[in-house]
Amino acid sequence: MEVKTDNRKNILNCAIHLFYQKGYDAVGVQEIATAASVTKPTLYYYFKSKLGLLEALLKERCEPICDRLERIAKDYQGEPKDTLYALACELVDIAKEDREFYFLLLSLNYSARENEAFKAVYPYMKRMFHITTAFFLQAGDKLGNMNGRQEQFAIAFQGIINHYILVMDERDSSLEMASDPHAIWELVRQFMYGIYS
Amino acid sequence: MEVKTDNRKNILNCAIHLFYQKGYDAVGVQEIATAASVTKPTLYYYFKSKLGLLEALLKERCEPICDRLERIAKDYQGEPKDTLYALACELVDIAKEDREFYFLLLSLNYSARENEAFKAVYPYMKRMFHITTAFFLQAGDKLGNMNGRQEQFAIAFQGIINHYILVMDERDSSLEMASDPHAIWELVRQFMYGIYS
DNA sequence: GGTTTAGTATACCAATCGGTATATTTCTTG
DNA sequence: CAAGAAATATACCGATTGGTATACTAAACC
Repeated sequence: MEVKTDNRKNILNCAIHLFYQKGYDAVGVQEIATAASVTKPTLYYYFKSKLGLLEALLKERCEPICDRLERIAKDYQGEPKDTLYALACELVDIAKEDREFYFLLLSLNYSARENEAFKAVYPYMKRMFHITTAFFLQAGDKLGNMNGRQEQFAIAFQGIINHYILVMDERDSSLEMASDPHAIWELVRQFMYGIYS
Repeated sequence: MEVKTDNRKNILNCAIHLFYQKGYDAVGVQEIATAASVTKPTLYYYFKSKLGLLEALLKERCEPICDRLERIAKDYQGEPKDTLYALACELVDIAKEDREFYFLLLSLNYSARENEAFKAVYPYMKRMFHITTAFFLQAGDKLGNMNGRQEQFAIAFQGIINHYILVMDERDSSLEMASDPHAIWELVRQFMYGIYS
């Protein structure tokens, strides 16, 4: 019943919002603490550093995301295109449900290599990439000889989806438009059958 | 013959390197000045602020890039796939020639919306997007009825290429592998004809 | 009741942040 | 050579940076 109990969670939420809004490096620790109605030492009590805060954030939020994707990719049994479509939908759903965090992820993924923040996300992005690559590998029986193009497919697929989410968000930040099943299906269809399909 | 004469250029180069390496917000003005063997007021003499420095940087480097792409997109007359391939090659070439700047661009494009740095790149990224969209629009005669999917194509195409460059750079930062004509052609082929082609 | 432990706050640290007022040097031009 | 303009440096600004030493409070445990 004590409201104070969820200080930790509160700090994490405020951090996500601010990191999303202004970028990891542009946000001060004091700013996060103030937003969470907490003093700085309290923040440092839960997370031993600013980077530790980011790492905790990523750990708590990325793992469920990876798990969701992994489950879909591994449940694959029917047509590859169905799984691919399911994956695309799930990604858009994730972005929609947890919009600010998803965009934080995207921004960190493309941020400077030597930045500590990048190093913190890297393992998770690698895992997500691996899930997609593994799917293509596994779907080899249905897709025929891919001549080792599994990774190329994974790159293209993720590139399309992420860029799609980024661009759609510019037009409608609720991502309602982005989650239109038909639009997502068009992306998957093009991916699989090209633009003439 | 005075070496000091190109202080301005020197500052710009050092800024690109540092911004690429650590990210715009993570780099201090003093750091840039020191790297360029210059004092801070000198930097502020040429660029009236840190943001002004970034804007000058973008203006000088983005416009030639946009021009190169525009020329290719507008020279289109033969097969759309050839132009698309030429565009993809040009993008990879640009990334290869000016690697650090290109990655800076990518990172800024995906960075937080409310960050001043993002607002500075946005017009240029928009222009690049427009070039691609315009090409698909123009190629309508050869590609048939695209049902207003021009923008979807532009999104997918840019997403694929950018993600491709990002991932390939992880394996070989000279981008030698990335600029392999066959690999690029595979991307374009998949884009146009799907994965079964 | 007394003691520990988790959680929170006050007050502080040196270092750096972006930015500038002002003086000085260097170059160009009349 | 003198004068003005362009370029660079010294020295400083208040504010904020990430981080901490220390003390306090509240609840839990023996």
